[in-house]
Parts: sequence; structure tokens; C-alpha cells
Amino acid sequence: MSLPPKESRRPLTLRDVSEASGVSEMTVSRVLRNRGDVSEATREKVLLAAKTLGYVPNKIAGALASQRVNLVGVVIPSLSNLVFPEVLSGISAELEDTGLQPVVGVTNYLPEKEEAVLYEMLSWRPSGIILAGLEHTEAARAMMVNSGIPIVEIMDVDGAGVDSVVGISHRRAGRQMAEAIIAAGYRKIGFLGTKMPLDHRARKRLEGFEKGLAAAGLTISDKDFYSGGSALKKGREMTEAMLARTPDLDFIYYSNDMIGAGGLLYCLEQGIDVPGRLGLAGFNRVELLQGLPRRLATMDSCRHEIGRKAAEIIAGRPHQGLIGGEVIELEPIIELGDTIRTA
Amino acid sequence: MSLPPKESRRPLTLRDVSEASGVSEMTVSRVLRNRGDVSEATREKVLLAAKTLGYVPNKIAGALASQRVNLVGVVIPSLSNLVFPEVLSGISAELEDTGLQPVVGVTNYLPEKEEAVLYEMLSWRPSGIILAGLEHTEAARAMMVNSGIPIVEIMDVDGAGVDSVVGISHRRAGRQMAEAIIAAGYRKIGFLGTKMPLDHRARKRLEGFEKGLAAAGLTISDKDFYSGGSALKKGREMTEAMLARTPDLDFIYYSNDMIGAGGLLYCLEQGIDVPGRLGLAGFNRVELLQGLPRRLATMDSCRHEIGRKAAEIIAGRPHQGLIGGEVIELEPIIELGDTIRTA
DNA sequence: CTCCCCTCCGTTACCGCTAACGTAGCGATT
DNA sequence: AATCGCTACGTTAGCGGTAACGGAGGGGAG
Repeated sequence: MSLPPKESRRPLTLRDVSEASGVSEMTVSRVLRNRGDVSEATREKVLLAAKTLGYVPNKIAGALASQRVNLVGVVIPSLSNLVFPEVLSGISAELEDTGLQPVVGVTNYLPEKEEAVLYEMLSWRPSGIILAGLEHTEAARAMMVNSGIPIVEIMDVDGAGVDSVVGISHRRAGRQMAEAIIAAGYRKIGFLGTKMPLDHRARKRLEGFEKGLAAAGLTISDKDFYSGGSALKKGREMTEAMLARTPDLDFIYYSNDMIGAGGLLYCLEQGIDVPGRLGLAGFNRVELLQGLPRRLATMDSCRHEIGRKAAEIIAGRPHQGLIGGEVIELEPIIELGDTIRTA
Repeated sequence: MSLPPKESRRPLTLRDVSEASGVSEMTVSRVLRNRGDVSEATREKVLLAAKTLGYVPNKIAGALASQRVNLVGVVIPSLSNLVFPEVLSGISAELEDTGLQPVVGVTNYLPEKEEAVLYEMLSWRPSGIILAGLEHTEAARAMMVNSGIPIVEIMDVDGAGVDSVVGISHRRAGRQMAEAIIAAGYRKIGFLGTKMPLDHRARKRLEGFEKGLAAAGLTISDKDFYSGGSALKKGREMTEAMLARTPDLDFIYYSNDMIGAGGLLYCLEQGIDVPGRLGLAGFNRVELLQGLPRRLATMDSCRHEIGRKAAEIIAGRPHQGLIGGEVIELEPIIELGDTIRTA
């Protein structure tokens, strides 16, 4: 297993392997792809030659010639949100042994960045695209329609998709939480969320939540929004501020578990009776909550499952010959934890 | 801006654009890449045609022809570790306007998986590779040497790299923390870490830590390791167990901030005097700590900076014509927070 | 008026690999 | 012995771009 001669700075090609093993390039190609008939003897000969030379196939050339690319573009708003890495893990788990490989692009919640990332991805002619959300620029939508490859929009089903859609209804999630809160007897309710005008899912959750309250003749008594910084710290600070401003609140709904956890920690420190005097709830069911002294009420956003299903659609498309347009709505499960009093 | 005829399912090529705009393919190519001389008149003509057709360049063909690929492979053990997304953000920030684009591969801390991911990446002939750690399989090392592209190994400088290296010395970090702890007067010290035998950096930190203690004639009084599950929860549970087992400990060093935070929360609940009776420290300086009631002692692992520097090396290589082999050691800053008593 | 140079654009020859097809060789069948 | 069919491999022609070079056309200098 000696290393190849280092002085030959010319990159290795199929031809080098074919010459080293005394067969044609085509045969080498067949061996390396496990495709077509090759006798066991030549197969071993070729494999040995490839290994000793240290040959690595050139997928660029292969993809161009075969018009097939084993990549799936995944476009998400952020990697630091904790939610998206989990979606990603679902995707890669599902793609594991399909020969497909995810390629990630991050948009920072900016539509123009999303458009740029999409353009970049499509220029590699991937087998499919998975992207978060239903809201895109016109140009982005046109590119996707035009691409002729399967597209799966994930996370959210409240709206019209370009092709397939996998997600949950955030409006419904918000409404359900409102109903649970009301059923538990809370009446004076505050909301704390992210300022991000472009986080459409958080917005839809809030809309659903308000609709749920309205159905019981209630409105949000106080609300506030944050941006940037440590979510845990913000949750702590903003909870303090809100309780100072509106002392008679009996519930706070947070737009995510992270700031919710901050709020919970603050309340526990202050000796506030949770969930007796004040109830709390977040969203996402992040793992972090498992380590908190009290379990924050939350809703599972089915992130891993969303990733799996989306990947399944992309991977299955060629075989199933589906023309697309599937919409899969998952059911988030509400979890009352220890921060909503039981009726 | 009408959409192109949908019935033409044949994918668009340069030729389509060239025919639509009445110039040669070469000229279209020039316009789309902003390279070479093209009159303003034809430029606009071509741009218009490309836009109305909805043409997206084929980078596969372009890369093959030009022998240049604007991708940088990034190989990391995990995305859920929170540390790596931050490195990634440093990388993409630095790569932002270099025309280079990161492509991520995840290894789950498995050397064989790393080898496979590396093979896959190299087969796309990227402009460079950034990968975590210095420990790789022989085959992986050989592939990298053979690839002829710049390689940057990150996070760790304790060992020999293939090409360039950017990181911190975890051994030294461990030792420094030991010294700080000893200086503060703690003597009976416990350690809690991950079981992962393949997390070499955590191992090296522990080694350095033990060496630091040994220099003062001390040894670790109790240690335990965990794997899987919520780190926060584990930190809580294992701290409880360890204090039950060895009640006279006066310090616990955690291999990361997450389990450290769990331990801290536990201690605060139990009313344990921190840092008086018991001192605590973690590692990484994760943002999460900012929201905790008390600031855990920790060390910054310079993640963002590591990402930046690594990307800088890759991006700068072609211009600078460097032959590689740079080693950049960053200085982690120790932060005593509120959980180590001040001497 | 001629020559030269500059601007702008086209022609040609690949890049490394694979789809599709062709064919040599050999045993089995009639 | 001629035919058939199968296996194992080679040949040819691109895939959709780009590097490198060449050349037409027009304006300015001599």
C-alpha cells in the first residue's frame, strides 16, 4: 500500500487507473460504480490499482456525463437556532443509505439571501431541494418551478407550496395552546416573542394564539418582542420587565422554549408560585428543558420527523414516479409539563 | 417577465440563451461570469434573455471545463454540539465575499464515517478542506495529502497536522484551569465528562488538567463519564450522584458548559454554597451561560475565530501562493465567573 | 492612405466521465 | 459445423461549459 509518486502533480484520472490495471477506462468506471458486468478477476485488479494509486473519482465529470447528481439542497434560515440542526439530522438519517447527500445553505432569515442560496444550489443541478418555510421571493419561486426537480417546503403548512410540503400548522399550534391555557383557568395572559418580522412561523403561532383567546373573549394583556442576544438571558430580563409592568398577569406564553426557560428560571428564583399564581409555556420541546428544575409546558414541533418525511419524498420520487404536490401535516403534541396547572 | 414555455422539458443551456440573444455561447458565458470584454449593449441583451428564459448556469459543466470549483468542504463531528455551528458561522462569515461556499459533512465522531465523508467531498474537487481534529485514519490522511488542495485541521493544536492547523491547545487549557482552581485554594477535586472515547479534545483537556493537578501534588478525587441524553439533565444527575459518593469534594470540573450548567442549577437548588463550599467550572463559554442565575467559570474556545482563520487560509492560499503548513494557536481566555472564589 | 492597436466577439479544442452500442470469445444447441 | 446467445469488455460520442487564441472592425497616429 505504498503512496503514489508525489512528483506527478497531474491529478489522477480514470485513464491512469486503466493503464495501471491494463483495462479500458470504461471497465474501471464500471468497477468503481458497481455497475454492469465485470469479472471478479478484473474487478479485483482494478480495485487494487485504484487503491494503490489513491484514485478518487471525479464526480464533476461523472455528474456531467450521467446527468445525475446525488446531492439534495437543504436551505434553512439558521444553524444556531437548534431547531434546524435537528431537522437536518432527520434528513441525513433518512438519506443515509440512498446514495443521496445533503448540502446545506443558510439564509439568516433574509429572502434575498434565500434567493441567492437557491440560485447557487440549483446551479449544481441537485436531485431535489428541501427548504424551510412557504414564503419566498417571486424569483425564488420561479426558479424552483422551473428547475424541474422535486421541491419540499418544510416546517409550515399554513399556505400554498410550490410542490410538496411537510410541516405542522403553527396557527393551529398557537390556537391549541391558547385553548389549553384557558381550560386551565388562566385569564390575564402575556406574550413574549422574537421581533424578527421574517420569522413567519412565530408570527403565525401568535396569530393562532390570539384567535384562540378571542374565541373565549380574551385578548393578550401585554406583549413584548426581543431580538439578538442570549435567548435565555432575554427571557429572564423580559419576564422581569413584563411582570413589573403588568403585575397581575397569570400566564406568559413564550414564542420558544429558550426564552421560556429563561422566564422559568427567573420565576423560580423569585419564588413565584408556578404554575399556581403564574403559568408559563414555550414552544418546540427542546431537549434542554429536560434538565430544568421544572418541566416547561411546550409543544413538540416534530422537527426530526419533518426532516425524515421531507427526505423520504426526495429519495422516493424517482422510484415512485410521483409528480409531486404531496402535503403532509404532522400533529404537534402538547405537553403541559409542570408550568400549567391541571384543571 | 413571462415564464418560459413550460412544455419544453429539456433543461436550458447556454445555447438557448445564446440563440435567444443572437450572440455566441462564449459571449453569454462571459456576460454571466463578468469576465472579459463585452459591450454594454450586448451585456444587457444577454442578461435580459437569460432572465426571461429563467436560465440557471450549470456549475457542473463550468467546473469541469475550468478545473475550478468554488466549494470548501467542512468536515465536523456533529451539528448538535452547538460548538460546531459557531465554527461554521465563522467560516461562512469569512468566506462571505470570496466566491467560495462551504459544504458541510458530519461524521458523528466516527473515524470511518470521516473517511467516507472526506472521500465524498474530495470527489467533488473542492478548493480546500477544513476538518475538525488531528486524529484521522491512515487512508484519510493519505487522501488529504494526495489531494493537492489546502487542508486546514481545526480546533486542536496538540499534535501533528497534515497541512495547516488552527486551534487551541486543549492540554494547556486543562492545565490552566487546574492552576486557577488550585490558586483559589480548592484541593479535593472531581471531574465529570463525556464518555466518548473519540472526543480527543475532551480527553486532552482532561490530561492537561490532571497534569496541572499533579504539578501541585494533587490528583482527581472522583471522576465519572456520561454518554447520550440531555447534557443539562446529565449534569444535574451526575453532580448529585458524585456529591453523594464523595461528599467532601470542594470542586467539580466539567468537560463542557452544558453539563456544568446542569450541575450549577442542581447546586443552587440544593442551597449549596457556590463558590464557597463548592467551586464549579466548565468549558467552551457557551452563550447559554449568560442566562444562568450565576455565571459558571469557563474558558472561551475561540470557536468563531477558529472558523474565520481557517477560512482565511483557504481563501488566501491561491493569491498568496502559500505552500501551506501554517499553524495558528489561539489563546483561550479563562473566565472565573461566579463559581470560583477569588483568592 | 496605410498601419497598428484596441475593443469586442467567435472558433476550436478540450475537461473527465458515462450512456449506448458494438464485438470478441466461448460453450451449448441442433 | 453452423448458429445462437450470453458474458465481459472496448469504442464512440457526447454532457455543458470555458481557456486560449484568432480575427473583424473602427479610430488614431504617422
